[in-house]
Amino acid sequence: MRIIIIDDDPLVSSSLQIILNNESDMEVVATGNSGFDAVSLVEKHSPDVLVMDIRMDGMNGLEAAEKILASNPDMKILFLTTFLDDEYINKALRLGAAGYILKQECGTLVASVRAVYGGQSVFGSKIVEKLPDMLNRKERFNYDAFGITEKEQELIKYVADGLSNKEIAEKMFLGEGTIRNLMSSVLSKLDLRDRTQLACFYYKNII
Amino acid sequence: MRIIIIDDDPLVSSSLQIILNNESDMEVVATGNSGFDAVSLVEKHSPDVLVMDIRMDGMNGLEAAEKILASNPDMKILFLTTFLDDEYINKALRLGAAGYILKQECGTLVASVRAVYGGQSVFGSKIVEKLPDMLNRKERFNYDAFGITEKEQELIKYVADGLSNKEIAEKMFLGEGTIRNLMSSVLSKLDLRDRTQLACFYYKNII
DNA sequence: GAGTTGATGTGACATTTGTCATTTTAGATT
DNA sequence: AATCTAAAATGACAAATGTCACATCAACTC
Repeated sequence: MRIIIIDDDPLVSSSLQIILNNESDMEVVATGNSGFDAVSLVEKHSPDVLVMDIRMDGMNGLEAAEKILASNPDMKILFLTTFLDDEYINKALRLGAAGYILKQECGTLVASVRAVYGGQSVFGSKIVEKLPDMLNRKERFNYDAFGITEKEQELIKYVADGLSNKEIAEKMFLGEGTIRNLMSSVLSKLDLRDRTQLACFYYKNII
Repeated sequence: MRIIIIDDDPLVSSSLQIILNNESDMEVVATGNSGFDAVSLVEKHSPDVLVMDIRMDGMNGLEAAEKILASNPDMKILFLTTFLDDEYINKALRLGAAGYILKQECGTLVASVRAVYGGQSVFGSKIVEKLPDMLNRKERFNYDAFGITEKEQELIKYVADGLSNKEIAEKMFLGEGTIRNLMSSVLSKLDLRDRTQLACFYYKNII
């Protein structure tokens, strides 16, 4: 697999080069130290994977990635960065980056490059931890606070799947009447009126 | 590195076992075929990485993961799934899964497991493509593709707010019977059975 | 004007739904 | 064994729901 490395610190790029060249199936075909380098070197070499720093003078990694992906939408770009920055992460995701890992935890660089080459996307765990916050963040719903039993939780999930009482009864190995009673109990605990409101509640507050 | 594999299809779990055991630094210490297995086997073996299917009868992968992470928050769990489902991805991210990759593109399983073991998170590229949409929450549902009229859109929204037909009728200045007919029309266009399924559909596919 | 169309409404109907009082069942406790 | 208790089930009931055939009406076309 043919790789290009871009980092404005020559020390970093040469270290990475050594690490990756040490793998029998990897070959670093070029290194550069700016976004401009990235664009031209990719055009020249058509590598399989581009490992690139984000913060660089002149054209930064994200800008370079945008240019490269415009003409080469399948390029695998693995960002290697020192910083955890929501905006960068968000932008990188939007661009279609293949990965975003922190230099501090790049012990798995080789495995990451290989996974990226295979079409997966790799993100540092610290980065992934931020994703839920960036998505619609909801506290884990506290069933106990409402006195909702386990069976009732199960029922709620089935309702939110659109099942009828009869179907739920089959799934839970209970009588249909029992399900009705359970439903009644859940609705009154959550102060809702009917199953549709329960489904809405589920999507708004639980998932 | 010690690995446990959970998949309800024995064929899959044994294939994966062979693939991973073939690596000198990996050892599959156990396999199972349910969420229950996952919980007990993890407790018994304390593996480094848990590779697990999501959809399983009884306790599914996400439920099992929740249980496992509760007592073992640093466990690396790599979900291997056949499906792309926003709800699953969202939940998996929130749980703190180490990865979520599609079975179809598991050629990089070995590299992925290794990256996960090293603390990175791995996601199938298809999955990552969905993230920006999930971040933006901007994904506009194409009502026209289903021939849904404006009035019907309005109705859908009210249903997803948990309103009854009578209430919707008042809001829309129409008769209750008309609302019923509208509802009937919407349901058949979307191939759904009742208002609760419509509400679920709304939260899954529209918002 | 006659006819067509689409939105709106009505009435009848079978089902499903949620509530409630009551009973049955199964498991523990004594 | 007798008792207690929570879970599960039953039966009756009113209300809401979804389907369907059909009626009304306004707007537009010919």
